[in-house]
Amino acid sequence: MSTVRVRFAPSPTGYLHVGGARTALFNWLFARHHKGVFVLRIEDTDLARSTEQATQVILDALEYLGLDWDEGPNKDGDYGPYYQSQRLDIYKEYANKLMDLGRAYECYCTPEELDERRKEQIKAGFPTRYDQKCSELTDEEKAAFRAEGRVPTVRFKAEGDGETIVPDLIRGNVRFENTQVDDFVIFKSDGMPTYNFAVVVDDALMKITHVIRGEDHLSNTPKQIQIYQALGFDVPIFAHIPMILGSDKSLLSKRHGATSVMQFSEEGYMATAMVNYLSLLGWGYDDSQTIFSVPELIEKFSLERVSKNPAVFDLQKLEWMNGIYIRDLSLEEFYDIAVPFWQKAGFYPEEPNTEEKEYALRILAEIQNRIKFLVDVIDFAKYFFTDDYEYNEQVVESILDKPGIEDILEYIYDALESVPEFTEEHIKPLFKEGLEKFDVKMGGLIQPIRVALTGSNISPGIYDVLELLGKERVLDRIKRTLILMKERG
RNA sequence: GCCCCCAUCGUCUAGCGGCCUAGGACACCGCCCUUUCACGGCGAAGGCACCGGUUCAAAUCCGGUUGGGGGUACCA
Repeated sequence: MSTVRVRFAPSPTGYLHVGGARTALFNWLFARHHKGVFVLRIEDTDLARSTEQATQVILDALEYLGLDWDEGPNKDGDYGPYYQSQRLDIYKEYANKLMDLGRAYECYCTPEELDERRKEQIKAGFPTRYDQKCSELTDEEKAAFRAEGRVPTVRFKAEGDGETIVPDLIRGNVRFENTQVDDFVIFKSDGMPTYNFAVVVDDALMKITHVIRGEDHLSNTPKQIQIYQALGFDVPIFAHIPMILGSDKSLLSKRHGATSVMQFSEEGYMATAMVNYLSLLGWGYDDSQTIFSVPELIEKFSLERVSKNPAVFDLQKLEWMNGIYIRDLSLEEFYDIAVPFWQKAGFYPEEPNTEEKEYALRILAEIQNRIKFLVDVIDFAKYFFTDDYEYNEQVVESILDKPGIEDILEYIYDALESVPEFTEEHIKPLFKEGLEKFDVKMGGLIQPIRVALTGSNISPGIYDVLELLGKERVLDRIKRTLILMKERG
């Protein structure tokens, strides 16, 4: 069998959203699994909405996910160019060919006229289709329309009767009555081809063997198949993958919160988690496995196991998975990820020395299974690096603003000041004494210290915090907290 | 309006006629661990949309109903 060639063909009208990313992923996995070729093609024929900037954003997102393409932007291949806007001559050539074959004709109807006739069809209960008003125009009639200032579109002359069958790897043979397929526009009056035409010419010329795309394209596929056939192209194998929905089961959109892949990146999701989660949206391997490495996905992915029904995007599961991947990081890997966040936040040196790195690694070991998102490395580590951290007001109120807390802190201060070695081994006995002295439970003693040292009621184990911070900073912070409490009254 | 697709716990899914008193994961609830927050461990609850067929036997096959999604553009 010949080499598998698949493509991802986004239109650069915004960011790369979750649905597009999943489509790209499935194509990429399929290509890598079959040692085939993954083509990236930019469908920028919508002049009004496409931007160069959006193209770059999409490339960035694919890069973040690790989905590299073999042919496409910045990666020349034998079937370029890979921007549709640079392939106009090609589309014109094939449109002309269709006209020569009698399978396409100029249409001078205006959008307004078409709209009106369409409404009448709906009212009468007929399928909405072009009435072929312009299909037999004489040269004189065309000239007359042009004299009126009308600019024609080009329409494909669709099959009159019979049916068109879409062979789909996921859904089987899907049949469409040809009466449902009308003479649709293949060239707009602005000189650009329409999607349904350009996609066929490109997929055919780029020798795409498998078209893997969202189910929203299924209904348009008979149109495309008719063009393949009219032009004598081989029809590729189709695989329409299920849609991704929001929690209310409507199509996933901005209404449902973050849907941009890069936004997830900024919020601290790991690309590996993202890829793993996305792979499970409409695909599953067996009844027990949910965590897959990328090589594993490549090995195990198959279109046969893609499900037919739409999948709801479950943020909670993604979050859980992100945690799995964060905890799976080696300390060195975790360090490499955390440092840029810390540097950006301004409390970690640009060129840390060995000692500083050792210290950082100890902190990371403590926070690794506590954070949910990568950005959390900032808040969870900040007080280990700087005295300039916030006291959480609510926490201060509920823990420090209570009678007797000052006495406890003063006792702890004295106790810690006298401790010979600042380690859990030596500190613990002193705390035990405090328990009896103040008749409190461990929490009653430790929580006030925690707040004094971190500004928060959430932190690693208190002995770890004490050892990490060291005697001097611990005493300073307790003293500082006592002053703060006096000010508050 | 017309056409197409889909239908197993709240969510993602396993199941491709008997192994199913339907399995796993997330979420939820309870318990354990515990100085907080997490991590971790254990356990509970929760589903084959409905109605007809076919069959000795149906979550699995067929038809219908209902529900959801998509398409129907000079968007892609």
